[in-house]
Amino acid sequence: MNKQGNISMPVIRRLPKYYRTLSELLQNDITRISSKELSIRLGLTASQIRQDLSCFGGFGQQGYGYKVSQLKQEIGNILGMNFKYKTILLGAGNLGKAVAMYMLSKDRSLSICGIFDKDPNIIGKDINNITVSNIDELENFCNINKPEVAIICVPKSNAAPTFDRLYALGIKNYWNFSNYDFNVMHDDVIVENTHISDSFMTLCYLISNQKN
Amino acid sequence: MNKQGNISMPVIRRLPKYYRTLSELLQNDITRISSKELSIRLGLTASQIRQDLSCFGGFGQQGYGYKVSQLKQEIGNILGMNFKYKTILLGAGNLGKAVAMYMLSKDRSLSICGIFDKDPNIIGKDINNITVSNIDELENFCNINKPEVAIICVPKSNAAPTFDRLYALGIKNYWNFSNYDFNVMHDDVIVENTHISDSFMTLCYLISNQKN
DNA sequence: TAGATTGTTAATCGATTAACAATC
DNA sequence: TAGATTGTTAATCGATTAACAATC
Repeated sequence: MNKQGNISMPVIRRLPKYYRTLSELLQNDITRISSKELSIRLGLTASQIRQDLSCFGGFGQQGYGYKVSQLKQEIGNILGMNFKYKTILLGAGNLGKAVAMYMLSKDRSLSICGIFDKDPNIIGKDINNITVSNIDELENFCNINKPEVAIICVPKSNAAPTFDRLYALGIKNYWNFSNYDFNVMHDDVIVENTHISDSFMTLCYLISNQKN
Repeated sequence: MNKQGNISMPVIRRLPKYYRTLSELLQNDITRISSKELSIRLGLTASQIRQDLSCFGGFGQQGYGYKVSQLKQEIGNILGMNFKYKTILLGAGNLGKAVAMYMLSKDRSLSICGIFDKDPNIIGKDINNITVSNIDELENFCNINKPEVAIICVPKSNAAPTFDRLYALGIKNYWNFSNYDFNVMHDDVIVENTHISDSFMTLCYLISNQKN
């Protein structure tokens, strides 16, 4: 049972933290938790947690709280962690390798079927049993394998043409690490930006403006 | 002239994107921009942009717009991009290397003075002229060099003890890539979290819940 | 039953949008 | 001067918090 549809962006952005926290609780064999206890671990208010959880249909029990494993599974379902999406990765530098290792390390929803780079020193190398292909083979590969998601780890200077090629190939879902903003120009596209430089600037702000 | 103080978190989170966009405009020799034009590039409303910019004192000119270079510089100042903070990096795997290369590639506010790892295969290697030290030397190094910021690129399993050591050494500013939540337990600390797994989960949500 | 804690409704708070006088 | 565009105030919208009846 899922009310959905009315899930707001702030709630969505909190879901991963719920999921991570519930996983940790489970690892510590905590089977039951109240909104009050969860609020302490998440740094939110108990009220907000009940509000959040109720928007996809309330799996708590009055006087008892929430079953950790059930809640984790429900949130996992909502997040779509159980689907499998064929994914390619562009740019196999340090960041690309880090992301590839992360995605390949467990049974993730984005399963990487191809890795591409243009650097001859990197092409042909193996990353967790996947051989890095020449970017020239991108069109051919995509026409055959029809990937649904692309992870962009190329340098910013190379991001725009990379996006354009992928978009022309019909790919509409992107995880973008390149510090280049693609989503502004297309509204039929899903782009999750992980702009490391934005985090960096925010940190600078927080440090230099802290009240001390 | 700076009103400051009344800058809300949503505004702060938007500042890096302003900064990036203004940099790009400058590179394209665009010297002048109106809130209307900026709004298109940023995916915000013109009204919001004027509202945002006015909260640190309005550097626009009626009938003209904003001077790109001036605005960029002002936002850079607000972000604290001109300070220099002594920084150490913990964990020199792929992600750590990527972050180190990023920080060392230009003249950034976080200047890395030490990199630490516990893997004997990594210790002693050079990353952009900085030799990776044994994590055992952390206490000694910090007592001498007094770094102000730590970047956490260790695996999640090792994050908690790493944070504890750094906190004991008096470090209060963190850039955390480890998927472990540290800030919940201390309120005298600044932690900017870049949880790659959270981005990943959000992307999964967006893909599996898109209306198509 | 009594105590605890949910789900939900109402109240508050804050952020975004709209509108417009000021002015370059 | 006329046109453009700001900075700011007021109106709207949405998100968070508080409160409490329902109920396990």
